[in-house]
Amino acid sequence: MPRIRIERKEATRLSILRAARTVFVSKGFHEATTHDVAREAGLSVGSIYTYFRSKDDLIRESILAANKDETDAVLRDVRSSGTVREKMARAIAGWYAYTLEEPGVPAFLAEAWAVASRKPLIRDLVARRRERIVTVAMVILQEGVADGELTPNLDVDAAARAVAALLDGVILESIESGASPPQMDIERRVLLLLGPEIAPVVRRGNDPSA
Amino acid sequence: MPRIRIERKEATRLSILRAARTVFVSKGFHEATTHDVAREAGLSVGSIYTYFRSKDDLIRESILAANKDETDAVLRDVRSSGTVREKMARAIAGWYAYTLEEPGVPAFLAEAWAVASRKPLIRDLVARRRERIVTVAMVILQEGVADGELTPNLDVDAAARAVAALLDGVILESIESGASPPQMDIERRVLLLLGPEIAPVVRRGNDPSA
DNA sequence: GACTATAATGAATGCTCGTTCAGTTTGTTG
DNA sequence: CAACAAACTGAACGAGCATTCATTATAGTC
Repeated sequence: MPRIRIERKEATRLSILRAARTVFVSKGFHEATTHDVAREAGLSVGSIYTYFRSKDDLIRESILAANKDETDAVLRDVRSSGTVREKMARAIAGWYAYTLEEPGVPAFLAEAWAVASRKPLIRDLVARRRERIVTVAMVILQEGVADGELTPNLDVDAAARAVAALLDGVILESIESGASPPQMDIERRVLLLLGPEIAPVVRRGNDPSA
Repeated sequence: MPRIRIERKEATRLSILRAARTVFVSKGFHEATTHDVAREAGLSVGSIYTYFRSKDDLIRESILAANKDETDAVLRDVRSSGTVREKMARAIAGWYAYTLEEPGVPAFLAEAWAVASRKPLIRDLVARRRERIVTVAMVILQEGVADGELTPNLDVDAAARAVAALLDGVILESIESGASPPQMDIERRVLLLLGPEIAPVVRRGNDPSA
């Protein structure tokens, strides 16, 4: 049981995963071939099957790895003090750095969502990803309520889910525009949810039929 | 130039598009075969090619048709009076009925987004879809500002894009959870953007390092 | 009721791709 | 260094697929 062997094996496995991600991003899961992945990794096709049971397995593991990277990025700087806005801005900064500045991540996520709608196994993976993001948002908002910064009757769950949905929507927007919106814009939009950028609705004279 | 021929041809074309949508939803663009579409439409494979140049062409046309359906649904009840909240609620109702109550629409959109990240032609289609939704939101918000219902220094563009992103995020959420969130929940979240559900941030004693 | 343009057919074609496995190379150990 | 196992190789296989096209069926016209 040589230790070096094990480390080597793990390294090769990671290099295949890295290669897979590159190829999946540029071609999509389906048009990317196992031969493509092997070439990108500097290996032969056969080797892939030493490390992964099948192409589907490779796809699943590659999504799993991406989720881990994103979660790490989001959580990096959250546990710290400050106002709700400051904490939220920091969380968004970490998320932004991984998701929108790292090239190819939006395309990769879009692929994952497409597959998720048909394959329960993949669906579970991306659902867990969302839950993690929602949890981060909930913690921040909950603290805001506890500190009296936010109104006590805030529906924390709804607000946290709104933040997560908004962020995912921004990912789609970046795909469509071909470029990431500036980080500031995203912060501003999320903060719309948290503050009086939009004034309270004031009923005026017009209360018509409907 | 027999008139009947033309009508018949159009009808067949539409039935192929309908069949394509059904198959694309259940299998995804790639795993769906032209034979599948033909069988679903009650035709032979060859016939598909009387109406569409290629499978890619069929995919493109099918996305185009779906976009039209969605836009029609969103615009149906918007042009009417009431408060900003009422108008927004009506627009969301139309959007919800088409997007989340119609089975398969989220899956179809997810497929489109995945392809959009790699194919400029498809990207243009889905980008136009977003622009239409943003425009509807902007019109509603703009009217709110003009009526004095919303604060004059509201960044209408940012807010409208936030609404659109939020809605798209909800589509992804519905894919992941395997069920649509209730329409009320979505309204509540969008309205978070429009009102004081969350109280203004109040600076309290703690103003630390940062 | 024949005639003709149009539409529909589906077997055949050529290609791509996931997966396998018999054989080769590489690295470790005694 | 010899012996062995782990890791790697890539040609070959077989299944599946988009697309074509020679042929057949059909609907509209005179």
